[in-house]
Amino acid sequence: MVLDGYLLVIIYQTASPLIDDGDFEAATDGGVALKKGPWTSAEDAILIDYVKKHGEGNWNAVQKHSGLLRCGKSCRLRWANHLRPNLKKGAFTQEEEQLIIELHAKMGNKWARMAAHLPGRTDNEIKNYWNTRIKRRQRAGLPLYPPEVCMQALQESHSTSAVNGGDKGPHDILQNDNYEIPDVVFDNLKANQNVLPYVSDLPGISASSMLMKDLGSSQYYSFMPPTIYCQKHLRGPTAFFPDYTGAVKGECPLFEQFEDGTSNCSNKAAQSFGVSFPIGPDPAAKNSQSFGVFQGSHSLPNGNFSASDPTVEGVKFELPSFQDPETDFGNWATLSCSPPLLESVDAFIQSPPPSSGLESGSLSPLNSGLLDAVFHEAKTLSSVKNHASDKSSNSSTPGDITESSDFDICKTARGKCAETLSPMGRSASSLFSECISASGSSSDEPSSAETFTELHQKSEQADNVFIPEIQKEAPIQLDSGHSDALFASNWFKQGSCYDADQTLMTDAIATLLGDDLSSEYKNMAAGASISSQEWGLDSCAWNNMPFEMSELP
DNA sequence: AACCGCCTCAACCGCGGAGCA
DNA sequence: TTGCTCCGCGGTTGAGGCGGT
Repeated sequence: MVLDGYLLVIIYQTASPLIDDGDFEAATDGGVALKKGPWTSAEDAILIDYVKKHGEGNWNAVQKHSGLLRCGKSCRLRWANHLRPNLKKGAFTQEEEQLIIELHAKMGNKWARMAAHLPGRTDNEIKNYWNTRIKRRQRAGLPLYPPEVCMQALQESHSTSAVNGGDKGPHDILQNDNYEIPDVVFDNLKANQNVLPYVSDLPGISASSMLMKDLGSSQYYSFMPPTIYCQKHLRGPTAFFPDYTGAVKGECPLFEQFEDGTSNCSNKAAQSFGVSFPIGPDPAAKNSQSFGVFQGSHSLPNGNFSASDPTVEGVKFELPSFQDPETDFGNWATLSCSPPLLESVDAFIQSPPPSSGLESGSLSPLNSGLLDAVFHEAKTLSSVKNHASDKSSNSSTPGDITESSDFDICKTARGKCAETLSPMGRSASSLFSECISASGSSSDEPSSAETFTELHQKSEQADNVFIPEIQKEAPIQLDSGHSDALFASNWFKQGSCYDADQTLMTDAIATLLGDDLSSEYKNMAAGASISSQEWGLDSCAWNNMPFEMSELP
């Protein structure tokens, strides 16, 4: 029997499929030139034969024992993806697609684990499918996840927020050494559900972040670095933002967060759904409010900010760009305390800034996202420009837009770092500009005038998996083309403090815009009577601004 | 028919974890 | 503890196919 295998080797080697039609790697393995490129049927036969005889594993021995001029990795890959029995070929079924979506929402880019839930499918298949799907949907400006999922999650998030009433804010978390994670049960994972019933239960998947991704595929936010570290570092009372480069590893799937560095319990839970895993010992902390500010902060990688998310115009959004020295985000990472904007944006949406004892001057826009960053910078500029000392006193009053008690734990945590750092380590306006630029460069993006409903209709056409319930659930018109608008929209809608400090903000923005535009902006703001409600309901006045955001100084 | 752009798929690469000496 | 090897995973790339112009 052994002869068969070697006979094959002899035959194939003489017949040349192993050496003739392939590109040989310059590098050799033990002096043997290894072939690269597509596998031939002859090579397949050898590999199959070898595995039949010796079983899987020990792939590096394949080349030695069978004469197959392939490295062990290549053999393993070939076997796993093409040769092993029970592989299911062909297109994914609707059930499989749905399951992939759900699994991805839950796991992020954990293809291998997802594959474990899809018998006969390989991680590579799933990965390819997902990446293709993302590209397709993003190109079409469609949501990554079904709108129902996002809206339901958003609604549930809001209701949760309302119920909890902010009694237990982030400060509680700050003061608590034990970062509690609510029970998450995945028993009810059903392949054919149109929504993800567990979404609201997932601390790693925030409604708002999903919504953001949902809306216009949020090119705006895509450029932002993932925020997994936030949750990761929550475990330690002193390590909220210790080291980005170390913390960000490109893994933000919900469970990954729990897995990394935590209990075996969570680890097992992550690998086996249907397991309820109270991670923290304190049941009282198992309320979503405890996660309030974090709900979005680490959710993005869960598909919302998937590592597989396509890039926008050459900007690497996918994974922690911290590793990309060419991007400014890498610089962010090197700034010891530079927080990702995204989490803050999300936190903003989830938990509009109520009030706190934080001085506006010390408040770092690092924490609160683009708009906040702009406001911060604008305020600074405005303050300098006008020498208005009373601004600071105003800003220290409760309700000030720039103040926050429980809306952003990160702010508190980062306080000391923020003091010495320029907000975000770069100009907020430049961020804005960049952001808009990136988004605007996408010709495939829906126009800003496009409503979310329209988008959804597109979604229907492009992806029949999704059911158009959004119109009933989301009477609010959301500008999918401008996630910043969405951001602002939600922010205001959720009772932010715009009204409380409208003048200040107007001045701030006007300052940011410069003399040429400030008057125009002010007129617009005044003339249009931009109340918080209107801003919220009308997709925010960003869209109505008589200038391109990229024109911001 | 030629070109172009997009999509799909297979395969490679780099990294990191596990196991072991 | 360190270094090595093996293995698996996730990201990326490139070839080929397909459809539109």
